[in-house]
Amino acid sequence: MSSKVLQDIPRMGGLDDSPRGRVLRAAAHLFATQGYERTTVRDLARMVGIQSGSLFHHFDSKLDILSAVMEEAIHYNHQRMRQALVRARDRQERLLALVHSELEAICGPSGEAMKVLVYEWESLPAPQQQALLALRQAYEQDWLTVLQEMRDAGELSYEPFLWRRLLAGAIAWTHSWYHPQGRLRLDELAAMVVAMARAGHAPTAAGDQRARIPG
Amino acid sequence: MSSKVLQDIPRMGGLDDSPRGRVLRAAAHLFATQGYERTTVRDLARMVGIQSGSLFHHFDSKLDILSAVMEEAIHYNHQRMRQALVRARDRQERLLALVHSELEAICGPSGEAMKVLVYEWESLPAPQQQALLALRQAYEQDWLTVLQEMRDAGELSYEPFLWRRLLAGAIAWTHSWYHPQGRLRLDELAAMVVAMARAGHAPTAAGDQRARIPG
Amino acid sequence: MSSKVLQDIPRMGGLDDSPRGRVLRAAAHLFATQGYERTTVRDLARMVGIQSGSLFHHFDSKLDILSAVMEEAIHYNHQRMRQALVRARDRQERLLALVHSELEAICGPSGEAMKVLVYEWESLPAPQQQALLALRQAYEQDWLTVLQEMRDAGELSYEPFLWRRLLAGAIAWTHSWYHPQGRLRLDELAAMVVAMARAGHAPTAAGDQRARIPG
Amino acid sequence: MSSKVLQDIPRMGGLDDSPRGRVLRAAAHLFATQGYERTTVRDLARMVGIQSGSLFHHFDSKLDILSAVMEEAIHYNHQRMRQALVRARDRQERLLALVHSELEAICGPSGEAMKVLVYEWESLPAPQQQALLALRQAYEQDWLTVLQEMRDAGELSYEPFLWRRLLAGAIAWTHSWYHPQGRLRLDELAAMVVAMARAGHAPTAAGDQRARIPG
DNA sequence: AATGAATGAGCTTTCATTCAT
DNA sequence: CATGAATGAAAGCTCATTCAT
Repeated sequence: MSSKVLQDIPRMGGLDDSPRGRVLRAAAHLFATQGYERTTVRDLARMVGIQSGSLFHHFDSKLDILSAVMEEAIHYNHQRMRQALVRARDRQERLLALVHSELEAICGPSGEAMKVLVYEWESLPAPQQQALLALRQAYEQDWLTVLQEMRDAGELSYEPFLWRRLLAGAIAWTHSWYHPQGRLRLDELAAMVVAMARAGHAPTAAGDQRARIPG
Repeated sequence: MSSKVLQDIPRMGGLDDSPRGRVLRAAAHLFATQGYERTTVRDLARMVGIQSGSLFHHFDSKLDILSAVMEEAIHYNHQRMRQALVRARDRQERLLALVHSELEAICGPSGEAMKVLVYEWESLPAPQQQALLALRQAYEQDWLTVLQEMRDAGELSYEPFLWRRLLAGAIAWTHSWYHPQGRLRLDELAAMVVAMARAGHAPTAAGDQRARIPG
Repeated sequence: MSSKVLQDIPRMGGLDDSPRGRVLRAAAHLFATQGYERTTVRDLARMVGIQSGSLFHHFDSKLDILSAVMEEAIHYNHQRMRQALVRARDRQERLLALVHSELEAICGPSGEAMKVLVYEWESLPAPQQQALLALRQAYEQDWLTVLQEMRDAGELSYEPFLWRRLLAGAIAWTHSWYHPQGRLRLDELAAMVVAMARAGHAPTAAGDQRARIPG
Repeated sequence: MSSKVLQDIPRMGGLDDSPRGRVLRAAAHLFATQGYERTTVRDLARMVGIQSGSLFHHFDSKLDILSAVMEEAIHYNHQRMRQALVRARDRQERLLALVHSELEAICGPSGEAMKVLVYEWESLPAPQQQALLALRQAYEQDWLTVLQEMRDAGELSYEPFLWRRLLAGAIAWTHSWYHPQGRLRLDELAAMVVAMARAGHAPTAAGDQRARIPG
């Protein structure tokens, strides 16, 4: 189906040229472009350059591969986000660090793995979901901490949790339209999202409108 | 698997109790909760209360059912959005109308069909995608018109197309966390999104930060 | 592998020409001659004259087919044995009825199914074993009743349960050497087994030998 | 699956602690409890404490291991039987020696290997069967010699070959119900079988019954 | 229209065996 | 001798679709 070869796939940090790393890179690509269910283990093996039976020396099952792709995506990007956070010197920089890290996660080399994380979440059986949820929540906690700082400083009138969900959607959705090689640079995109994030301090105007919802 | 019965599924307007309507409602529910690939035509037939072979008297193929679910979702919600738009009297009300309509599309009775539209888009072969794209673009055009009005009025410094994409993501993502029976009312959520939408008039501050992206 | 066709396989009573009956007859033959594990569902389907996928309209799994073969074997033969028992007028005739019925079960048309019952018992998962064990025990009870009668009449000095096990082995083993078309008639064979069965009244001689076991 | 370790498996004489002996002991146990087909070479290697690839330094194939288990079973038990035979001083003692030896073969340390010999015989391809058949026939000849002596002495009215088959079945079947630690001692069991064996001198009574087979 | 048995291609997974190290 | 990654054929099973009734 896809005629892409493994060499062309962006190499998310941490995935080396070991068989395991090669499988995970190919899986992220195929699961993201064709979906988990429509990707056969033969597709995957062909892209890696091995026989389908050999996949099962490295992973217990196809689901195990999916789970590993997701775990790598979270680990890698949480680590990168933390590094960016510690470099930031004030609230404003921390917000930008979060936004920029997450955009890079989605639009950069780990983008396909992140798409898999979002789109194939329900392909995972509940037990594996639980294991990954712990990692996802640790990641989200770093966001909530910064938004809570903003709230404490009077820069955010809404619940940090709710505000984060809206921002998460805006950022996640970029996978469907943002092209790294296009005219819009990633830092410009980050600036737009930061502008959105900083718009949470005017609840009164919104409140006024409540009475006027048409329909 | 799912013990839900067809009666419990919210009835998106336009889908009557004809066999066709019953199939589409069941399909929206099953495709949204289990995914298109993991839903078998037997699952679908069982929920409708017929035999699997009988589905093919109403639809040519399983893909045809998917396509119809998506088309209904777009049609129904575009129609509702237009009705809200004509009731709105000024720019501000039109923006609210768009936001509120789209939130209702995603969090209301058509929510499952909308989730299918987003999550199973790549399950559609290119030809059917093309047919639906025309409908989606007509829908998007109404958004772009209002955002362009804002831009013309100096209320938006960014490209309407880009700004719309960010808002679309924020709104679409609500399917994963907003509960209609929760404490947050839909009009309050709409107010938050409108606040985001109106934050596009301050590019300078964001521009300042460009030089300071960490990493 | 086997070039036998379904028509050549003896038709155990109760298995008609329905798809289910045809599958069970073919399965009894293949499982008995090749073993359960070495028989593929494709082998089975080929002998029945259908596609392998079609097997699964009639049975949930290959194990389900094995289980059904065994259950038919027990049911059919228990029924035949009961009919023979009620025709018998005294103890001696009852013993002969049991022996002759069981020999017919093993050397007659149900012989292959009986061989499967013995040889593939451990292929069944414990839950299905339990279900069949209830049937087997009802069958064994009829044997024990007659042997207990003999014991009460002073014709058997050993525990009926133990004596039955020895006789069961002698009878079951005939599947490996008795040929219905050979010189030995089944009633002659039955007479030999009955002679064995009636040899249980001389424990003293055996007791004498106990002290003289060599080695 | 099985948590038994190699040390717990009874050590049939002749199988030392060489790699070959260890493999054969583990194989007898696994083939007897799980069946040949359901036992993987990995199962076997794990129990022996080596890697699966290493098995093939000692045996050409999995079938070769099966064949060796069977050959050891016959050799070992034929040898033991011969030793018991030479110690026996008359016809009656020789019969007891045969019965007792065979019961020990089946209920003693070589029991699992004997079960494999019976239950997995059809797993062997014809050529290997032929090789083993020569050994089995030599073993059987010793039985037939003693039974022929009995016949010559007027103690057996039936064909020795047929009588032996019935006795063989009674003895072989003990593997399924006799527990060495139970209340029944092996010499008591042997006495019961000898009683059966000596019941072959009264064909007239059995002959009388021939006319009365019900059904 | 509705049925439901049948199809047959295709799926994930298993596993004895090989072989470079 | 031992390892263990790799092979590749074959296994049981699934499922959208067809079609005679």
